[in-house]
Amino acid sequence: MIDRKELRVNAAAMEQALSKRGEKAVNASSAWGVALSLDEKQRLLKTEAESLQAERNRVSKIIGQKKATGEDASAELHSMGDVGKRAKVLDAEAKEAEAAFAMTLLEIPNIPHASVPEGKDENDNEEIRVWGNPRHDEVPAHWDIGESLGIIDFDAGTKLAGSRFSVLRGAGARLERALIQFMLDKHADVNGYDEVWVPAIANRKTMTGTGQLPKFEEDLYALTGEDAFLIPTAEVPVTNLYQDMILDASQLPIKHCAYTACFRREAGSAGRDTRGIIRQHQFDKVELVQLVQPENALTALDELLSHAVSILESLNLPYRLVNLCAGDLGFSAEKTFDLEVWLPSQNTYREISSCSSFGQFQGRRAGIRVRDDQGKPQAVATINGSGLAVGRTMVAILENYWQKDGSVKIPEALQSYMGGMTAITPKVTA
RNA sequence: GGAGAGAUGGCUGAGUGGCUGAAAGCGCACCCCUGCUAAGGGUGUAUAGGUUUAACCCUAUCGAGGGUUCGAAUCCCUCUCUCUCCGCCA
Repeated sequence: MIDRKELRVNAAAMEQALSKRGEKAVNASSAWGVALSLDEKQRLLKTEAESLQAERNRVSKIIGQKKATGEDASAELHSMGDVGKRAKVLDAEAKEAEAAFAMTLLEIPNIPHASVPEGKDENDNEEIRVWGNPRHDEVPAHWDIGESLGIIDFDAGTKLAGSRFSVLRGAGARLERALIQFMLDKHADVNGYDEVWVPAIANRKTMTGTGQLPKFEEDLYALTGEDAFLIPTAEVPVTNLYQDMILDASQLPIKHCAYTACFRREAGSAGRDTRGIIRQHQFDKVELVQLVQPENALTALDELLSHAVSILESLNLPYRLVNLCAGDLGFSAEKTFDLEVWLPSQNTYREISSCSSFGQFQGRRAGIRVRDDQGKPQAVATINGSGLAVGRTMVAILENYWQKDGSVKIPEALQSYMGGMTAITPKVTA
């Protein structure tokens, strides 16, 4: 959520910065476009309502005093007439206007940071570096590797739940678990994160705190009979751990890592990545979350990014680092780096981690604050990123570690997590 | 699932219609006192919004939402959550 005071005091500069996301972010029908007038209206009504309330309170106080001393208060009582009623009506109007304004505010995307490159879509993203030695020989797609090794069962997933679900078997299931464990250990023991385990269901308020709601409800799985949803990322519960709290400066930075399953309806991606496990309705992810002082946001983003990178490098997976342009930036992010892993079967890099700074955007929405030097509360900055998406990491391992004999080597760093296994080989059918 | 009790500031905890944004204690901050320490004394200590150069001031908030009333932390209704007992259960 953008700062409502900024909106009023600095509208022109804000609009300029916001327009980096594209004209549609600031045109007349955009949330931004209507916010200014709604704010004006809201404040006007509020001022009016408050002055009537003040009058009501003043006279009521006198009545109370007179009654206490046994004086006659009928003049005051009479003069009040329907003031109380009118005050309530005005207050209701003011509240309605405030709610409309607040709702609009919630639909305005974050303002891109000045360091975010200009651009319309993913084609304008800025490649920062590439790492590793991508292989360019013929490699089967991970779904073929997975099926021939008998470790990914797509039919079973479809039967049980529908399209975009799968079942992992044997070494595949073990590899999923090994990856989770490996990533968590690294982040908790080496990178300095406090591990947390959180619910996979979040209520509406929590979903609003991190920005999934109100705008993206159709991307979420909603529970029947409850105002709650399956989480699309651990970012939601982990960040909201501090919802409506005023933190002491000495508590920062707060760094958490968490493993959760993630659930996404993929409403807007029909037809994309329909084969394989790149885009599933349910997937595992180890997430990194930091809460920091606003002035430290970008430094923290660099640090968190290096932690995600450390997983890729210790698995020796070739990747490239991309700085997202303004047009490709997510709703809540002020700046995002994507890590893309090399997939030889597709001869391209595919996103495996997205590391973002949200500035104070989520802090304002979720009511997470920290006291500044003067002791005044201000919204914290939040940073998060995947470290990493587990399913996609498995895809990358299957393809990058695939051997001509059809087997897949286990990366050295994972072998101890796989009970000493050094390769997954096709099952010998009797 | 059944029965009952409860939700007040950073914490504990008073408060059943009026001067209570809220007693008291604890904690915290600053000051005083005191060879040091300990003990003691004093002052201050919620959040958001509006107005303002600032102070003052005004409004809202005692789990959430609605209602009664000139006036609600206090009365009524609905919801959420917590606790206790019983039942069930991985």
